[in-house]
Amino acid sequence: MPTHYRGTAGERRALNAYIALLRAAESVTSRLAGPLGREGLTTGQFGVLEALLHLGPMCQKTLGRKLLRSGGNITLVVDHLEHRGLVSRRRAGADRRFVTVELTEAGKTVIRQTFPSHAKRIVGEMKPLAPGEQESLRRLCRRLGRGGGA
Amino acid sequence: MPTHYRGTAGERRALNAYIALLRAAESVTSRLAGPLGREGLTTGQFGVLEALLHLGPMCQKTLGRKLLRSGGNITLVVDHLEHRGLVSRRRAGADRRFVTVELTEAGKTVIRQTFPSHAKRIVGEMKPLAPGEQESLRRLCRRLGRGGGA
DNA sequence: CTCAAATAGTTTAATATTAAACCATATGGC
DNA sequence: GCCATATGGTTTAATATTAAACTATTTGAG
Repeated sequence: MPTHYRGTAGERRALNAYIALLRAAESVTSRLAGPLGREGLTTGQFGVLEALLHLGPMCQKTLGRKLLRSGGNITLVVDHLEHRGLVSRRRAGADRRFVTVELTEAGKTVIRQTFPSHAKRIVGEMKPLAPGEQESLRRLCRRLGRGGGA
Repeated sequence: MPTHYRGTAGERRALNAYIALLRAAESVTSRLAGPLGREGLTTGQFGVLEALLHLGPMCQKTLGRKLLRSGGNITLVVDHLEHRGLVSRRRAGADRRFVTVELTEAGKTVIRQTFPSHAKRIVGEMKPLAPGEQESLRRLCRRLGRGGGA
């Protein structure tokens, strides 16, 4: 659904690129969320578990930064995961402000079971693009993610 | 934040492209949401108003399809907009199931005031990419948005 | 040493987001 | 004409998402 805005060519180009970016991200994520939900995880919960699996235990602040989520949201998502016994929290260092989050054994089991099939689905979602195109997409998106805003 | 998953090269490529896509979409949207919020609109509300401005009145089902949102969510967002007097709803056709949503005069005023500055911000966010690159991004994303899932 | 400023996390309030259940309306095979 | 099925919208329940306010802890200038 491209924009119907009648601005300059440059404006329309930027708007159309932005809209296409959003729609791609939203529709792919939406398609991936269904199977994930049937395994009992929301997209956000999966993101937390995956970060902890691959990057190791970390404080909530770091989690929020890596996942681009607010502090309040991390607290809530980690609350739920903790309730399910998938992660644990503790104030592990000398600085008592920091709460370190790490996977429990149950959490490791769940994410190790879930991740491979999720990865396969992502591969499938990227199939419309050839390898070089996937690379191009990645490079273009990384430049946007850094923050434009002239 | 690329994946630390040790799968095949193809898997890592797909995962990294997907992650970059998500991060770009989320970070740009997040940066745009701030100024929009200060004008009193959420991203979702803006989407509805903009669609109605450029595409004309339409039923909620159509709104949901164009904006990639669920029926329940459209009901809620439109509820709030209606409460603020920015849109109106009526069962306009012979089929009494359909609710047509359209901008009120107040709604037109708001979106006409808000849209140009928002468009400018989007242009700014796309600045890291040259015109041709914006085109490439749009083409790549459109192919993903259609639904892969091999 | 004191205390203003900074920082991590939590709470609060408002809105968003979905799937599923529910209700009203329309459709079309029998 | 009857009724099972389909469809648009609403409601329900659960979770997500944010900014701002709040609490506790840390830092570093004076």
